[in-house]
Amino acid sequence: MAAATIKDVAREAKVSVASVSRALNGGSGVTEATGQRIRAAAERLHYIPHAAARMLITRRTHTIGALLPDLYGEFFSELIRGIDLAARARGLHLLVSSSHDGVDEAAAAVRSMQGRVDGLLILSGRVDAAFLRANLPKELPVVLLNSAVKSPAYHVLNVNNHAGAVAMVRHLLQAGHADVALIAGPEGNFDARQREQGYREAMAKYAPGVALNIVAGDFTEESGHRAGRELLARKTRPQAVFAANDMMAVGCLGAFREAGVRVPRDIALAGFDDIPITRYVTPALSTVRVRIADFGRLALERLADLLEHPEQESPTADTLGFEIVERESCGANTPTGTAEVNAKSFQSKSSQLAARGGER
Amino acid sequence: MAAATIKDVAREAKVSVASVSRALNGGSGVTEATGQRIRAAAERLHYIPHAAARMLITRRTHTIGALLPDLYGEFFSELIRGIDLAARARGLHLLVSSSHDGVDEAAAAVRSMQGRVDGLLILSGRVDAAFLRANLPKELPVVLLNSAVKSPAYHVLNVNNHAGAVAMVRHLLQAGHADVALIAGPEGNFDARQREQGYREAMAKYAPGVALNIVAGDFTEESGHRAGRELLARKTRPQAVFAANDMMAVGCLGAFREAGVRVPRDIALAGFDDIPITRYVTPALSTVRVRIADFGRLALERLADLLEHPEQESPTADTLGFEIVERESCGANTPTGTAEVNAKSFQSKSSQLAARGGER
DNA sequence: AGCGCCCATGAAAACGTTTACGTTGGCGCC
DNA sequence: GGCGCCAACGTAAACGTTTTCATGGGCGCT
Repeated sequence: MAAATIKDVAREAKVSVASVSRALNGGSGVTEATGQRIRAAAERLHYIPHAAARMLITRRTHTIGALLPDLYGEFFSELIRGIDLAARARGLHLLVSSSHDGVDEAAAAVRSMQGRVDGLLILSGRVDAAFLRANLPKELPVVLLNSAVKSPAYHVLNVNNHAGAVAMVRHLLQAGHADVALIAGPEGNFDARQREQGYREAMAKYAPGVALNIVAGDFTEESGHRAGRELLARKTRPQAVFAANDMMAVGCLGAFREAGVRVPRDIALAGFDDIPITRYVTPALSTVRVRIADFGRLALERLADLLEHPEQESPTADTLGFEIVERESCGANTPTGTAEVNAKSFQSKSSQLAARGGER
Repeated sequence: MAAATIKDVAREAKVSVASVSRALNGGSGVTEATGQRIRAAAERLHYIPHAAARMLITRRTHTIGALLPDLYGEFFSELIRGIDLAARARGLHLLVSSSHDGVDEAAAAVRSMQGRVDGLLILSGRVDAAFLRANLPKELPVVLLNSAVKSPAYHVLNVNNHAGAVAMVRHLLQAGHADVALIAGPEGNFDARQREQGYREAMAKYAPGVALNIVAGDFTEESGHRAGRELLARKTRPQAVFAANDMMAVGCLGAFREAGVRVPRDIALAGFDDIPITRYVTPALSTVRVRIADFGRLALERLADLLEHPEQESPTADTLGFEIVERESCGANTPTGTAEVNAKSFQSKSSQLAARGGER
């Protein structure tokens, strides 16, 4: 028994296929009586419209594609979760394609999604404006996530790396740690660069006299470990260390422990991202929290808006809010009794939107 | 400029659409010369075949759907990663739909995927054989992940919960902990039930005289914490605790620490899953490792095989191998100097297959 | 040299929808 | 009572492919 088609329903309900289509979609143009007869027939035959046929004529797939780098861990899953939730809410399907680091891989992925999606969500440190122009039909709505692309032709949604870094560095300084060192992220990485920039500016502004102290890292735990040892080996040991992401902070923490350096008593430490592990290491890690699921949700919602109002809105570059999460490692004010966390929230315009949207 | 169609290419190359189709797909039935001319024309026009039209006539979408529960964290992302990697290798697209706990939600998701996918990967504690029969056309290839469904009509791929639990309990017993308590998982959960069963059998077999000691949990950290306190309150304190998953073990560890009970000196502790956090808590947690990405990859590969050889293979129920990961918390043989981990590997048939497949 | 066969190619049908356009019939209005 | 209009419904075209079938021509074989 092959799947029932619209013709079968039409025959069953003794009407034409056109009426079936009308009854099942718009609802207008058919009598209430025949409408019911048609719906009943469709139900009886377990009729499900053939998606491909509909796509072909409609030119809409009701699917959005998510193009992601080869991403591990919590960030990835939270992002997808946010996107998926929002997509479901809007009746959109989600076609994912992760696991590609290279530009050519990404290009192949983009091309193979051509025609299967109504719009694209792209998160990739590698793609730039030229890549997009070369590989995307310009009618295809696109939202770039955490992208360095500044072109007014594309919509961009970023984590507020810069402000987060500034806030954390300021927080460390205000907690009484006179000089703050940075464990930087990988060379070409967009997030890493912005966070470093934030560090530099915060130091310049809030600790004008103090020399910068930057050691290289690449966002891996191991590089954080190396960086920690390197910092201890320097002639003047910093009073606080700001790692450009949590995994490096964790690695650094390990190096400190091995060296017998106590955190936060001897040296303060903070990270960025608020991955779950930060809560479980000892001491618990202070960090900059980004609500990743909201990030995904917002991105999808912007894209969905684009689909509905094709060229109405002009491209926007928006950033997501963040919170400073104070745990033990930064040695600011460890609330002795409570295990509860202090979180200072920095809302940007879009994250207020996030909060509103999150109520449902 | 609308996207180029096969007709445009035909005109450009001065051949019929049929020849274009042949040249671009099979390659046979067309002269080398005309083939080149056609490919050149296609290149020039940036021709990309319209996916929907092709689906319509071919009845193949080259897409597989992944139906997942509302899943957080590492497990989810690793699973998707494995699936996605394997899908890319096979030239398949991946349509994901997570975030549904309820049966009706799942039913809606299944129905809306109808016709958009060639096959389905389903991971859900909730769906049973009846659900599948009711909501799936029986021609649609399906692979069930971690499912209790025993029906010979469906292919099933499971984590080896039972053997993993048996091995860990035996390991704890052999390490000299005479009685092992279990922190069980949620009531209806399939994995939880199998792990508990493994605990029971291992105790019966390797510690025949010892009374069982089971305390309830629900896979959350908080429930593990409660369970830990409950265990300490009992008249006879067990020598080792096996938590049915890592998050509960982490919670339990917290409870022990708060009570001043030292792990592993006063009491040994082990979990299940090998989530990343296990490495970062102190003491590091011994656990049962499951290679989740492999799990996803295997599932997809089985499904892909099903697509290619529709009814050739009869439904199989297979299980994935696991490893006992010995860290500090189980107090077996903490290798003093090395931070390296001892891992005993238990390969099942399918995970050997995994190893082979992983070489590429 | 003639016959037949095979291979390259083209014409057209088919896939299952949506939708523009015709065709009815009923009803109000003059 | 006839005319026109509108709502309900049907017919058919269109979407962009793949694939079957027909047609032609070139070439090998006797």
